[in-house]
Amino acid sequence: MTLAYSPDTAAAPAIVELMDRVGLKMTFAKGEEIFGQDEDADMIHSLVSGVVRTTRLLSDGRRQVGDFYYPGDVIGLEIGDAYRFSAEALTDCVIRVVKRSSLAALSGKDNLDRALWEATRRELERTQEHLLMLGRKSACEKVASFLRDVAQRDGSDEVSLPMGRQDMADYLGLTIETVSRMVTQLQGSQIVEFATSRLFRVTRWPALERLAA
Amino acid sequence: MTLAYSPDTAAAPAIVELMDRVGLKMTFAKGEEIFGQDEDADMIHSLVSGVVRTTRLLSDGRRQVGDFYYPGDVIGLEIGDAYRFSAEALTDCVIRVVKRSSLAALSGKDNLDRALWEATRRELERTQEHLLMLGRKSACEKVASFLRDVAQRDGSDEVSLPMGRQDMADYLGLTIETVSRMVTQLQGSQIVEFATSRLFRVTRWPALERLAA
DNA sequence: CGCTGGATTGAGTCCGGTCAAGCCTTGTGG
DNA sequence: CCACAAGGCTTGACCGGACTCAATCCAGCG
Repeated sequence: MTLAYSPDTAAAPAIVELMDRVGLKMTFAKGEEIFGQDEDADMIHSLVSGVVRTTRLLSDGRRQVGDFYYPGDVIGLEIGDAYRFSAEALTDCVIRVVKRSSLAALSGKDNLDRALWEATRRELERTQEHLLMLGRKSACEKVASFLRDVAQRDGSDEVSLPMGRQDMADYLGLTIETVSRMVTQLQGSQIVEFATSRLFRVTRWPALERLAA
Repeated sequence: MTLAYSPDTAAAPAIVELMDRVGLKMTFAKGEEIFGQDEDADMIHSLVSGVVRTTRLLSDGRRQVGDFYYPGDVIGLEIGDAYRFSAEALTDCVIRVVKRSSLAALSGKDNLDRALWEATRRELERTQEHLLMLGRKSACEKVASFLRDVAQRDGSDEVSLPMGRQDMADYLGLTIETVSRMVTQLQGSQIVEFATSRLFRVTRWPALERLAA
């Protein structure tokens, strides 16, 4: 899969650049775990290619998807001593990894500290947007916003959904059945058109924007 | 109102200390707006005393409360060019304020950059916790978690709720009526006991913890 | 081909929202 | 000190949107 570089969601270039230079290159196969919830958090990851999902589990099995990450995004900023989410590769991925301690050693250079702050701030903004959606939007609005966001990130005309319905549901705080029904409904209203369950195009942008509220 | 200092939620001391030194001291009366949504964001605020609420409005009037801030917390870190939330004083407040540009001038000194990063990271963690709750918890679990969190922050035996039911509802993604019903229900189960609608004590901590999940 | 796992669809239920009274606290003015 | 008004909170009856459970469909793949 080839994705457009998305400047408004990507982390500050300084970090990505640095990690390209000093980071260890790693690859993960589709479905593989990149790090696990509650593991010691000593790495920061920069996504070169592929799509990654972060998830958090409650004790009784309920699951919340934190976010989906695309090439250019930095993963692992939100972390204290232990990872609070686990991260899995939704597709085959290439990732640059550096130790936190190595970053600390570079502190002060290249405005790195400021860049890390900026990137974390942006992550925070994304999370706040997510929060607003979970708290105050209807099922239909949630699915509409989601499809809009994915379509915007993808950039291409034929938008591919790297995640399944269960992942969408756990991201939106819905069940898989409700997501499916809303998708069907949006298709019925001629707003989107699904070629397969993982591939669609937006047929009426203004209507989609309006529904996303 | 006197509140215990809460070290696990307070921002890195370095910032608070700095702001005590160079920040302009301001006071706000109960109900006053500290800054407004979409205003230019050029200030960072450190809360000395009182309680502050941040809110975000959707176009159709739906409201989401971002968070409640207590003494020792730093407000305004999440911000890009414009404030994405508005902040209001829930009680009379004393706040230290510094310009972002002044902070920038001090960049590099006192590990300030690192401290700002740390504080933002902590804010992100709080937001992620909030997210998990909105997405995957039932009304009863939401109210239970909320009362637990407030009680923990307050520290005292007689816990005071500086916010009204509407604020709780908008924080939890519920209606005022549902919040009220859940409170009544928790009281009926002998888990909490309300002296007035704004003052309660926890009678059975383990049960409250269990419900908060 | 048939198997397998994800996605869709349908029927029925329930949790939380809506609408509408009523209650209690607080504050104000006679 | 009481009467009254006003706003916030609670309670009740009802409704509807999202969940649950279950059947079916469909695409990918051996």
